[in-house]
Amino acid sequence: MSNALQALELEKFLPYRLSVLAQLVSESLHDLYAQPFGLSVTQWRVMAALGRFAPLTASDVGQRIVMDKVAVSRAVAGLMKNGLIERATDSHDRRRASLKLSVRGRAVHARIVPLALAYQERLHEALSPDERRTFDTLSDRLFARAQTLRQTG
Amino acid sequence: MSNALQALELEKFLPYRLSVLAQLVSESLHDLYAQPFGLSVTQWRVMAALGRFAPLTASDVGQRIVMDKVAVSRAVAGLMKNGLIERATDSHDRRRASLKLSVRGRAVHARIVPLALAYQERLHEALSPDERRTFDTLSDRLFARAQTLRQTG
DNA sequence: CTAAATTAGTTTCATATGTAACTATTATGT
DNA sequence: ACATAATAGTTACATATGAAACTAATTTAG
Repeated sequence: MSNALQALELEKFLPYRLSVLAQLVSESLHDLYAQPFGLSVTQWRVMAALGRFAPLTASDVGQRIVMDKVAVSRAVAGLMKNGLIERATDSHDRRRASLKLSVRGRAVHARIVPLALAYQERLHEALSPDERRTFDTLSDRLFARAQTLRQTG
Repeated sequence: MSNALQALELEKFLPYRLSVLAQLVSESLHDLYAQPFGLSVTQWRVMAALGRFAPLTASDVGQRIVMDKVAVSRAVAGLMKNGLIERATDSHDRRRASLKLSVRGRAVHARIVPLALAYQERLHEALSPDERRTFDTLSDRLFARAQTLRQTG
């Protein structure tokens, strides 16, 4: 018959754990390309999407990288200003514009990708190949579950 | 002898995956207490820390929940304004002030904790008990590795 | 004892982000 | 054909966040 408060052990609480881990990793990665290339996380993600799938419209980019259209618009504006991407209005639908990396953008992209992969590799050293696959599988399941919960309430 | 660009498959890239998952989960959880109680994520974390360990100084809180002192200061200011916590200056060191939940704060805390745990439980339904333990172990290892990489460069 | 260095916490400024309103263009219903 | 709705993207406003400067109190070195 205790009246003690039920407490939340944050360090064992999954949402908190995910948040802290993701933030640490994201900041570490950001350090690799922020100063040398003057890119924000969102800008780099847009470049990564264009590096693989260009040409894409801003909406396409948003869908690929789970980013809302305002964030994409701002990242694109910044990348245009720095000459890293090119924009061409679609002649059939002048609301749309297809985006792709510029020559300079491709050069920057080509230098960042190995840095990003190398960082991932060093991070992965904490896990065996089997464990990496397990982690990916489980995080996929958590993600799918979180999406389901979001929709159904 | 291909000259194709090396591309980054974002959806398989660990930092990106962690970021997207953590953000979805964090937003979902936030929805549970944001509107009803008018709390931000940082404010709720401070309350959770105080709910378990009070009294704590602002610095103590920051260490417990991996939050820098500016963020703690702002969360504390907001919580004070809403009467959810109480502050008492330490008489031996007047730079410090110990913080604890107020009566209202304890009531709010007592209502949010079950919501948070229930959300975690529904999320965990994606995994078996064994898998939960595995995921926790692997994410701990990743976290430790990320910290090491941060320090050593 | 006193000047310099540390520490706790706050404020400021610049930048980032989310929501909603807005512009321009295209699609739809009658 | 034309009014209405929908879509692509931008802008505006309010709030959040990070880095650095700052205040006040305490500790340390000489």
